[in-house]
Amino acid sequence: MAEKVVCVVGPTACGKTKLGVELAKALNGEVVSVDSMQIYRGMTIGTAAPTPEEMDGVPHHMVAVADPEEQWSVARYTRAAAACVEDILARGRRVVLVGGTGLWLDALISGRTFAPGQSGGAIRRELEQRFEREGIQGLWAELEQVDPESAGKLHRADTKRILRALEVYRETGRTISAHNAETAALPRRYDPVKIGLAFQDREDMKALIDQRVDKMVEEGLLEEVQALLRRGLPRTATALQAIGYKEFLGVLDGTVTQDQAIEEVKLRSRQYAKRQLTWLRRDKEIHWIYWEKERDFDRALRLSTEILRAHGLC
RNA sequence: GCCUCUGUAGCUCAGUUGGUAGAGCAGAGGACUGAAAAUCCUCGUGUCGUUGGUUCGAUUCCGACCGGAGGCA
Repeated sequence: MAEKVVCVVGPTACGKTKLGVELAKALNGEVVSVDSMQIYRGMTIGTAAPTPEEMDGVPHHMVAVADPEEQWSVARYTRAAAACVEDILARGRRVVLVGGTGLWLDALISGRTFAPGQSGGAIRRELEQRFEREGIQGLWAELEQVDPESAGKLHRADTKRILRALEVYRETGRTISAHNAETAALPRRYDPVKIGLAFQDREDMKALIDQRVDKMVEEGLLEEVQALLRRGLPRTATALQAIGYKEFLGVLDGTVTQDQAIEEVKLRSRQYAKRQLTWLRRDKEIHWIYWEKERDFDRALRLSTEILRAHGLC
């Protein structure tokens, strides 16, 4: 029987961190972060990673556990995070999964495996080089030959996934679609109770995102980016794909003004939140709590407690 | 005051040799299985500034008026 875990999901700036901490306290649990950028050290401000005050005594895992030079992926995260979850459960405490990276959360809960290969790997690099030389035509044709199922699902412009599908075939001799079908059929690793936070009105979410970006700048986002570069972090690092960081690189280069960068960060954050919502909306297991205008955490905690009680927790 | 340019989608602009219009960005929706804060797909009716005139028909031509920019006094 899979163990129950609590999940707090939602788009950026919707209060996941705070509700997560409160639920962990109520359940005598610990938080495991599910965030693809908060795993890197030295990126607290721009990723809005929980501060010690925000953690409020609740142990947090998978936050600031990697050097920004490292390149993490779902597979790597899942392995490390599952170990944390197992450890917490073994100690008889509850697990609260908190975060906005949908794929990572799903992978962790389901326990699915990933076919070998990775970005930056030899085969992938070779495929990338071929793509740059010849374009997608030949690669697409090859995929259609080798894995018609994947080819049928992918759009020709989605080069990233086309290359990955080919990579898996070369690496393993099996198709990625076969691998995925197989791993998707596996029983789930955990039994999740999912709570989603979102704003009733998109405009309110936008306002809060804007406000939060301004606050990040006040708290020293620019200095944080500067510090990452000073330690010699290459600009191609995965960590620098984070919203806020990649835009502020331009400020340091002098190609954009700080005000322009700030507007860009707000825009990208909004678009990111929208993508998160798209991912989450198809998940019918989520119990949504909608903010009316302000974020009323007392009410959210009350509603969450009811949900957890209905599922036999607390 | 006079002259020139300009006023088209939320924004920046194309365009129609007269038959009521289209791109980029924004926005909305969707996908997503080892870069996921990434990557990719789909969606464009708007008094064509206002008002007269010419015309079968005007956003397109002509006039006036109202905004905006520049020039001359």
